[in-house]
Amino acid sequence: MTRSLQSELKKRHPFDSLEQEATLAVMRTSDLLENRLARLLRENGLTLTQYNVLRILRGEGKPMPCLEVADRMIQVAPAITRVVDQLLGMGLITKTQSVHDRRVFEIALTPTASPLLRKIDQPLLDLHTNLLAAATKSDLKTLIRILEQVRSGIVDN
Amino acid sequence: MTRSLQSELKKRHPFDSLEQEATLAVMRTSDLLENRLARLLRENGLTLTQYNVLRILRGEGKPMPCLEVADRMIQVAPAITRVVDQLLGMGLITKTQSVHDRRVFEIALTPTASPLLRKIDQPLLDLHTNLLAAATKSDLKTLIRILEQVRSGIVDN
DNA sequence: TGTAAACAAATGATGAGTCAAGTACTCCTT
DNA sequence: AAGGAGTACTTGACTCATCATTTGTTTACA
Repeated sequence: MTRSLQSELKKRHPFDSLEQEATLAVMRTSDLLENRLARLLRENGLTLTQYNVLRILRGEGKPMPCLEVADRMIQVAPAITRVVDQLLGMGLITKTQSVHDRRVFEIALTPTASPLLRKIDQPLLDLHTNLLAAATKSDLKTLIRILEQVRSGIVDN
Repeated sequence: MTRSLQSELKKRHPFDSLEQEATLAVMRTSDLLENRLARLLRENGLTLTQYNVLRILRGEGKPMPCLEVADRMIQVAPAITRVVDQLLGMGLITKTQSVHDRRVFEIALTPTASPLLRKIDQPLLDLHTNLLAAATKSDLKTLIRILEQVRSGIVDN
């Protein structure tokens, strides 16, 4: 409330806690990485979200329910519906109603999608390598381990 | 092109490279963290971006040009203009044209902003602590170091 | 001096994500 | 065998971020 308290809060060290500094570091780095990836994908007519759906479908290798795809991304349901619509319009996926549960719609890659994905594979791999070139392999493993630990410690909803 | 090549690309290991795995880990973790922070801030009538501008201004302690604020975030210029407009509308900042360079508009916190920021400080600090509670202090330091190294290795634009 | 390049910020159009509500379907209960 | 709860999406309205372009203003240099 008072001016003295206000200036007291102004610290030489820019962060109030190690946790805050780490959070901001993760978010800043992520933004930077996302921008670069998005740029490369845009040159191939895809958004990051669209590509992620395709990547997940390829990884799975068989048709998947929409919401299961959403789960593997951070995406919420309505977003997936729209991405699926876009990819359908591009002819990159098919959507079929499941016979076992007619609430479920399964999506799968079309033959058109495969060459597109393969065309992107190498440049994307190169980009990934370049973006993280400043870190050693061992650091990357450490990074992955710590982040995994962090995520597992965050209870959902 | 052929079906055999396609299935050849399907690996048991879900990631093509350590770098890709690390990138995705950073992005997923960031999304998770952002969601939580955004939720807390929304309860206080702020978006993450708006709060970041206020935080940077408080950290600086004196008026700053818009673009300098943008630089400290990842934000691109047009985004800042709009956030500044929003914060102006809320009465949380002032904007004055610099007398030295009339292209420049400097923004600064109003007295209204300080109590709001202080009100948020403690819950936010607690949230940061909770979100990263699964990692040890030493891991957090390592995390910060590696991410900093990664960011410094990414040439801008 | 005058004119072009560079710069800070604003603007308009577009697109992606989020929330709230709605539809269609399944499963569970009694 | 209803009735109700829950699930898998869908849709519409809205907000926020981004791109491309434009408006002032300053600097550089010819």
